[in-house]
Amino acid sequence: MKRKSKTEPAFLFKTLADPTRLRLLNLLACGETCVCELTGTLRVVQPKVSRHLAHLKRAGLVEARRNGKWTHYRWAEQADPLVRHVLLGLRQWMAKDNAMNGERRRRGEVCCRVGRRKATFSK
Amino acid sequence: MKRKSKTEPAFLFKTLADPTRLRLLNLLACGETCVCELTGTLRVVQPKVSRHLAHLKRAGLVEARRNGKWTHYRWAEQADPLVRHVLLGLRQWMAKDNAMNGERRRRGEVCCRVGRRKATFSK
DNA sequence: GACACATATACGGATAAACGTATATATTAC
DNA sequence: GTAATATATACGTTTATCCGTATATGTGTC
Repeated sequence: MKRKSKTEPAFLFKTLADPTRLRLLNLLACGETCVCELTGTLRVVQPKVSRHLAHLKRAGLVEARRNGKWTHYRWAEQADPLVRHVLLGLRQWMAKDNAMNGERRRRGEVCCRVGRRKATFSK
Repeated sequence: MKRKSKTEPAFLFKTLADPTRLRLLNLLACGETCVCELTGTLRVVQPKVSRHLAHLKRAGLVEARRNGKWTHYRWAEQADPLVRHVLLGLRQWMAKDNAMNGERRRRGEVCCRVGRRKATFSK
């Protein structure tokens, strides 16, 4: 009985082997973010963002929370030591990388954050 | 001028995203090893081993040394902090993983190590 | 109900990865 | 030189990944 499980490191690394997914993780590293903000900040088409978010979610790296029309994604807590270790290293690298920091700065001027009343956030 | 360089994390992770390459790194973690020993231990065809070793070498994760008919591979020293960090985590995971330890134990009964005089090692 | 908006998924095509087999290269022994 | 061995590469095929576009789903508003 062979197991090709998600706990295999190769699977983790495959998930991290895409620049767009790393950019998403970088933005999410600052806190929970909705899809439209991610899409606006990365300047890529929305289906692409959703697809990569779904991939990250399947791999257990992020979690989603629905709030009205919006879905907010965030980093998931990790139990596995290797995953924790790798993600920690990644987080530290992101904090220093120029391109990643640039994208963090660009955020927050888009979508559901601007031109809306606070009351728009339901529940 | 866009750089798709080897220093990008996505490239590192892509290299690590293959089970065979992880198995090779696992065996090499115990020290320098020749291709025939790797081939015999992993029980995969030799071209497959050579191809993956070439990939690891291109990514800068291993180095090769020729000794007579044999080529010996070993882990390369790493300058980049992220690479060092990830490989350290991987090394620790390998030291604990059952399958990886099993393969480490299986080695050493193959190829240029057995049925040969010491003198066969040239230079 | 109809409509607008946010997000997810389905589909088809392009590109890249990994594979097995065959072959080339390099080294040593004779 | 030939033969044998160790390793690397080339070739064609299969499989996986990524993409853009189109469409479906879910939610709030009227």
